[in-house]
Amino acid sequence: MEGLQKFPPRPTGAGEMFQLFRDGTPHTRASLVSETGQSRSTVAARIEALTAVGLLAPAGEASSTGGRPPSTFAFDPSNRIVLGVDLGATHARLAITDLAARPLASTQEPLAIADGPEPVLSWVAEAGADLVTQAGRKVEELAGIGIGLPGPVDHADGRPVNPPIMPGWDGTDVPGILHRLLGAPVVVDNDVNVMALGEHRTVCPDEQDLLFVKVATGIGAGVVMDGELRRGAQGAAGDLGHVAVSGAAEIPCRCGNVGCLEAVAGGLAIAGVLQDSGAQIRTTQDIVDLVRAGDVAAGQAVRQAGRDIGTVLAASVSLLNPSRIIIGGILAGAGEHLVAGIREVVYQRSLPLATQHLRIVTSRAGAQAGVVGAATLVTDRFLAPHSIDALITVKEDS
Amino acid sequence: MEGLQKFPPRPTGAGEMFQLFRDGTPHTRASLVSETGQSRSTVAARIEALTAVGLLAPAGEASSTGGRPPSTFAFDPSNRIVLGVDLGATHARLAITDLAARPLASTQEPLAIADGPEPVLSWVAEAGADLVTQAGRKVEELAGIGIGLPGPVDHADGRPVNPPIMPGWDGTDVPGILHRLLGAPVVVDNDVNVMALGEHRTVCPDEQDLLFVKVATGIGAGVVMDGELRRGAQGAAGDLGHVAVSGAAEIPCRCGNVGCLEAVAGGLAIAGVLQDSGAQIRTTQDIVDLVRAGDVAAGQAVRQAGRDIGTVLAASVSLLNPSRIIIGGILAGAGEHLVAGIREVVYQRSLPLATQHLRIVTSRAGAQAGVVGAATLVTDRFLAPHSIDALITVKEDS
DNA sequence: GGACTTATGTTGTCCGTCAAGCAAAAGTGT
DNA sequence: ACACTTTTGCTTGACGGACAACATAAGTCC
Repeated sequence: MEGLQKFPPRPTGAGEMFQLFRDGTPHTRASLVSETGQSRSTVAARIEALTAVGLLAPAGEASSTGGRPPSTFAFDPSNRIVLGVDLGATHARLAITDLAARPLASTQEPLAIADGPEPVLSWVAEAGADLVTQAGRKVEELAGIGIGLPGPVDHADGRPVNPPIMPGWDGTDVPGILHRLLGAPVVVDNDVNVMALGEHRTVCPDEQDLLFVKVATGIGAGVVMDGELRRGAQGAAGDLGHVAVSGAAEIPCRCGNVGCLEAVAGGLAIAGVLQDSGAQIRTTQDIVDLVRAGDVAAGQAVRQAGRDIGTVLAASVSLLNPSRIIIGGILAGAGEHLVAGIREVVYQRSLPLATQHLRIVTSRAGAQAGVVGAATLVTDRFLAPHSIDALITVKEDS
Repeated sequence: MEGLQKFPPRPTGAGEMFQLFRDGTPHTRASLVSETGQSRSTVAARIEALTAVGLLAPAGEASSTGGRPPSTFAFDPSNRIVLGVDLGATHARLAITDLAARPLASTQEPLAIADGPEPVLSWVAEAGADLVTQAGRKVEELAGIGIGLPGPVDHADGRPVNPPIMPGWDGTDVPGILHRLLGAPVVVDNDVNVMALGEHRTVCPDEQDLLFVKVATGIGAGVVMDGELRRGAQGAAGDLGHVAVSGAAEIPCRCGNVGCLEAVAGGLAIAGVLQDSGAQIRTTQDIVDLVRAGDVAAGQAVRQAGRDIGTVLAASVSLLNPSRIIIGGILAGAGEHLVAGIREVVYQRSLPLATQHLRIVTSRAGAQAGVVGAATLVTDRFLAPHSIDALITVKEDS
């Protein structure tokens, strides 16, 4: 970029100025003047407007540096609420969060997504409304509803596309239905994307390129590059479960192909291995419990699954060069066995340049990653510059 | 997105309005009014400003629709020129292009990049200056210089990082050196990224997610997602050459690992196979010549290489869900054998959702992709909204 | 040829932003 | 107690960008 013209920070609208507060850091009027390059009067007006709509709040006084101590302002995320929904094959998690996507109340219930869109979404709306009152808030305060579904979703219109484990959902207008039931804007995405987003924003917002891998009954990934979720042409990016694994050419997969990663290292595959050696396993969670109880065979099986996943992730590392890989999903709860197997192969199979700054870690948001990510889908839109500008304009008009 | 507030097309600066002209389509003042939502006087002022700096030019009158015929304006890319440079291990290609990255003059010479940065860049500067005059232009007209290097590059500062085949280049301030020699802004990137960009912008600018694969002595890829090049955390994204291929565990690779794609399907590997059967092969180009001459063994070897590449690309398709894969590099010139092998495996090994709209094609820009892409690096910056706004402001001040 | 339609040129007004100035508030240092 | 510094509130006039309204140019259609 040598010799390319550098541009001064361009004058920002109220919405863009607000972005400086998104990370929660407080600012003073004076600091904003130098940060945005705008005049004092303008900054004061912006702060007043943002405070009037409840997005900013006074945050006390900072210490003096030899003169009058400046009063500080900070993002006030309590003004509106968000409903985050994480739907799995057999469960539903809901959370009410503030505008910073921090949970205020949450719940979780068994729910068969195979029941079809109408009953499931009705239940979600009802449970969501209950949760809102339980958090001591009102439905009218909802800034939006974010929802993660266990299958491919066309993010642009929020409709599932050929979802394998969601019979009856293909092409359903999920946003339309939920919007009619709860009256708030609705954003839909794939559940793994949603978890990736949640983990990214809450745990490591400064990493620009990361891969979130969900390991459970199925295996999938969310791709974040240059700080944004990347969904691919049909919204199917990150579908690692059906990549071929070397040395497994004969193992059939439920997708109809053979040798898929999911058929080798997914929850069902591990369960199969352990059952052959006599253990009683019904769900993927049972595997985690066994490992946690110190079962050696289970630990070894999970570690081997990690190695198999590692071969696919090594290729992904070469392709995407992420700075972090986050392992989530139920099986990530099985201690370090899974990650150890993954690390083993990835660090062996990747080029030094790609791995020297690569960290492979387990999810920290854990079970909350889904609902938090779903809420983040909403806050990202609600707090976008043009959205805030519109909010202010409307407020002024009334 | 159902229920989310829709925003009117926000008022755009002259730079943003200009983006409507980037694809070469002419517009009338009246059409711009409806497209941008701005008033006639504003649009007229913008057009006048853009015409004054030479970025727009009158493009005659359109036919009347019942009233006064509108005068049209179109992007005039002839006002400034760009130098695009594509450096390979043993060759250099240069082209002077206009601001639409269309070549005006080009040249190509053998050049050993291993000679080190000083002699190579000096030669590039000299040859570049010659080419400028040969195109009947002046060095002062250069809007910038784009350059692709055969190795990992930190795109932000333009320095190569641990390039394996560029001894002496590690950490070299390429932009600084070239800027001093030619006085124009310099943008540097990896050669495969540059080719991907060139192919994207010239052949299929509407595809938002694509993968460009260069198959030659080495194998690499450029990743375009959501319409932009994605370079990864260290700028090493797309390094497919050293992904492990199943069933090749014993084959050693120059990178020190075993079973790498490049060691199985790269130019040297194919040459090895053919030499075992008695053919005389010195360069990767010789393989292409053999295939073109109808040599059956060579065709089979290339097709098998395609299959091996296909296994890696199948995984990439699952991960990125691109809408197009473009095969470039010297070996792409070997007719359809290579692509046939790739298609064979990719369509077999990927999920229907990811492949139903996937097209796998050979590069159309061919040998020009590199220089065109390098020039595009520059035009993308030079024609960016804020850059144009700055240009207009400077012009007005003087 | 005249009515109508569409595109373009011109002018004055409105609004947002800024710089500058002044006064007051609330600290620090001597 | 006093001078000094920094922040804030408030007002003013200047400037420029964007717009609406009016006026003109240059076609088509009957």
